[in-house]
Amino acid sequence: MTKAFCNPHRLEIMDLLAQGEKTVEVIAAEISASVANASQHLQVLKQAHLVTTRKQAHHIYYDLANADVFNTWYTLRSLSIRQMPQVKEVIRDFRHERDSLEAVSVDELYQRLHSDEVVLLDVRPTEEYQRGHIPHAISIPLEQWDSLLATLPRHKQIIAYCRGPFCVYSDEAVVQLKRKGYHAVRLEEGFPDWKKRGLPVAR
Amino acid sequence: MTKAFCNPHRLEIMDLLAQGEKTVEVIAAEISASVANASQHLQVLKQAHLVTTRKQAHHIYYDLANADVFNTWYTLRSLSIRQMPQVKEVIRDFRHERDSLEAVSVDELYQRLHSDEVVLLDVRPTEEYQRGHIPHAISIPLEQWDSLLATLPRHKQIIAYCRGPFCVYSDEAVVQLKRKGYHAVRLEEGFPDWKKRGLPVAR
DNA sequence: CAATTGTTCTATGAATCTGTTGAATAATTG
DNA sequence: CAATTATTCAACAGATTCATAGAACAATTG
Repeated sequence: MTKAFCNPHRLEIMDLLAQGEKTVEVIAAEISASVANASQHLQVLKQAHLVTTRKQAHHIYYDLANADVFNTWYTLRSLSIRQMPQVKEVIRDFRHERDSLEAVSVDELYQRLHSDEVVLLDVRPTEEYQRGHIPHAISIPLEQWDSLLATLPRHKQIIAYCRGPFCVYSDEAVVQLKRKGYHAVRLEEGFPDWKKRGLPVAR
Repeated sequence: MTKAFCNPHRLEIMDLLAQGEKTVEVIAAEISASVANASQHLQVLKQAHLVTTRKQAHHIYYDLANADVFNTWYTLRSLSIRQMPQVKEVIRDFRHERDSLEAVSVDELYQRLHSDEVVLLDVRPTEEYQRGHIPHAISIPLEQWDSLLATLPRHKQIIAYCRGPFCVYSDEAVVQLKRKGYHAVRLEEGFPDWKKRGLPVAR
């Protein structure tokens, strides 16, 4: 079973499926691999009982098998962040390069969630937002940034979140917002982390 | 980091180190590998920051890096037992083959620990017993079975425990005890599992 | 029922991982 | 300071894993 966890693409797939079920085609596109290749990796995960499939019309939806699998993957990811200096460095260097060093933790966000001084942005694809999001978050998917970013209130702090610590959507959002003069920061973790803590989820 | 978890020998090493630090030589013997081979695997684990080393006189002691690593390894092992039908089957078949189907859980043991009707045996090597054991347990290491098993009270139930669900020491103890007419069962899990639950540990 | 679409399979060569062997390296002990 | 001991290194061959390309398959839709 550990062998199934042993490949970068497969880890990326699990990270992705933590947002909800997806088809082979979508997964392949997200991890920048061919459909055949993505399919092969999914077969490995399936044989390790880490993912399940659901057929609907023309598509096969893959999803994490259950909450146990999610928690194990999460534990593994947390350990790598805490234990491996390299991982921390990569994240830090990437952020630094983009002038978006500041990051708010889930705890901080939870405290400020009901404050009127904060606007919370969900910058994941619409579909993932609809499947569940942090309460009061506004959905601003990638494709609509240009039109929607301008509509945000100037005087409030903006917090952007996305899939998790390894996802760059919110980093990119923060960079763009800062360029336009907003006071923006990213949420250090992502939606799955929020959900895992048992914090309220809106739909 | 997940690659370090990816090899049967290395998993066995982590299972072993969960009992406490050990030298390369001892580890090699326990996993039935050459010293050079064991050393190589330990290097992999070390580079993944999963184990640490301590030098003392002629020996180098390897140990799990910290409680986080232990917990992650434990989570991974638990998932495999719950998720993979093969793992459960192997355990069940092995026990069945040896007429030692019965097994007591940590919870059951905890409740019965103070009862006068139960004798608790730690069948791990003496050294591991000394490093920490379940309260009231008697140390009966492999080498001393022949002489010590006969000294046990006939009318009490005997519970044997060892390193964990994949360790066969307690299975063998149960078989031998049953042969001699005792009412013996094994603890389903092992000492690390007991410790992880935060239950009291004696020294 | 034929066409289309989405997914899986098969074969291939390149890359990586493993265990073995024997030598090299430390560091302690006599 | 030489001998011994414990551990690591280096080089090799065999096994496994990987991505690619193209064919095969299954199931829905027109």
